[in-house]
Amino acid sequence: MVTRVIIIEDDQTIREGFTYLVNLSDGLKMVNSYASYEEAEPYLVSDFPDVILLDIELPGINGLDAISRIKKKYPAAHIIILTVYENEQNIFKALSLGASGYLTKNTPSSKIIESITEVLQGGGPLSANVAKMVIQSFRKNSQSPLSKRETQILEGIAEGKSRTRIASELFIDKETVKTHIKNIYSKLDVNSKEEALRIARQDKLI
Amino acid sequence: MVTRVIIIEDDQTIREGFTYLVNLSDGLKMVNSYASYEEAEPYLVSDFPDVILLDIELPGINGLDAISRIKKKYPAAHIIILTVYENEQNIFKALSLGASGYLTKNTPSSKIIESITEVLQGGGPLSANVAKMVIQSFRKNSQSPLSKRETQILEGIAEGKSRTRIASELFIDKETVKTHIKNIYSKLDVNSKEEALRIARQDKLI
DNA sequence: GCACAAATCCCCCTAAGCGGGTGATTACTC
DNA sequence: GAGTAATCACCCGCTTAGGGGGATTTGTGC
Repeated sequence: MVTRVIIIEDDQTIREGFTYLVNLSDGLKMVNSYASYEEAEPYLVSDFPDVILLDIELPGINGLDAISRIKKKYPAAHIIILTVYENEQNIFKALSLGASGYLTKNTPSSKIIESITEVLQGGGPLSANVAKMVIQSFRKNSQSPLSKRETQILEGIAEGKSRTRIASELFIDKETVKTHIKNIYSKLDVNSKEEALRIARQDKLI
Repeated sequence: MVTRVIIIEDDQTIREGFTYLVNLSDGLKMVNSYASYEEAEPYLVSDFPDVILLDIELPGINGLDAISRIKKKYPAAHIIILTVYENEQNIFKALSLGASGYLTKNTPSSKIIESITEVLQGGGPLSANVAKMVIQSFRKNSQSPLSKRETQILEGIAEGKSRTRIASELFIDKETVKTHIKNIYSKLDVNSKEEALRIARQDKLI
């Protein structure tokens, strides 16, 4: 039996990337891909998908609304949310609307396939397990000693960006970035990028 | 049918890494692992391997000698060479002795599994195909405008090492490294690490 | 209102890394 | 003897990363 997957995602590169990945896996087949929910809706039934990869930030009908509509029109499909922003509200909403899981768009490829097969086997819609995992994975934001801005900057550092680059991407001055970094180092009691990243990863701050 | 794999490799980390990888794949099973050929020899027949992953730089009996012995004692096995140094002589010798393929130890994991299954299906010992691929992949060293030392240093840069680190690893002065880099840039007609790496990869110089 | 945290920015400094330039010596090959 | 490879020594400017010292604005809570 082949697991039929479709993707609804406006970014062509991400769409193609996921298609490539899914088709690489034995037992998984990307039967179709769409840039919007409107485009996908007429084919939902004929595509006969087991799993739908659904972008939350969609043009037109957004991902959250799309979940409700899919659940109504084609309740058999497991929905996995794709998102760039790890926004708690949206992900919890999505899960409560019937999504089975979520993936960040930069999730390592191995995890992506793993998640698809996991969703198929175990969890029905909004399994307690998934909800728990989500809470777990968001533990970081809750009890972190770092402020939002500081976390954001530390994530930039984790991606190997320079202070200058982080500054321009956040539309703030280099000096501000520097101050934040100094504060981060002070809070984590370290004095280098490497140590800060080590502690942050260990304590799941990022 | 399960493909039986064994590995002969003195580095424990690499051994465990490959074992993990191989066992992850459906249809592949790592039946045993050994730190030297001497250790492996008594079990060659009982292990009944389809594929042997063999380190070239082995303590005691080295990989090249091991190939001959394996071919004599247990000719059915396909031998895949593991090596850190992409040394033409050794790899050609290995292939002429009856190895079916080779892998660099930092080959991406997807390629490793791919190579094992490829070797099983297609090429007998020293297939013309493999030889051609090897020659292809070594095209770099032959018609490269860069000297050996320059290539070596460029590879260091490709691994993200600083000039100082490259210098200490090659037991030469930082200034020497700098001069080499300047010469590399001049030969490749570029003015930065990034450009140099781009050109070098494009022209398969590294 | 006052304290505090968060976020923004401004200086000072040192050290290291990178790139460009201009030399040099040794040694080996054609 | 010309050329190349490999080694090293200075000059310069620029960027990045830290450490240190300030400052302001905005909001939230007591």
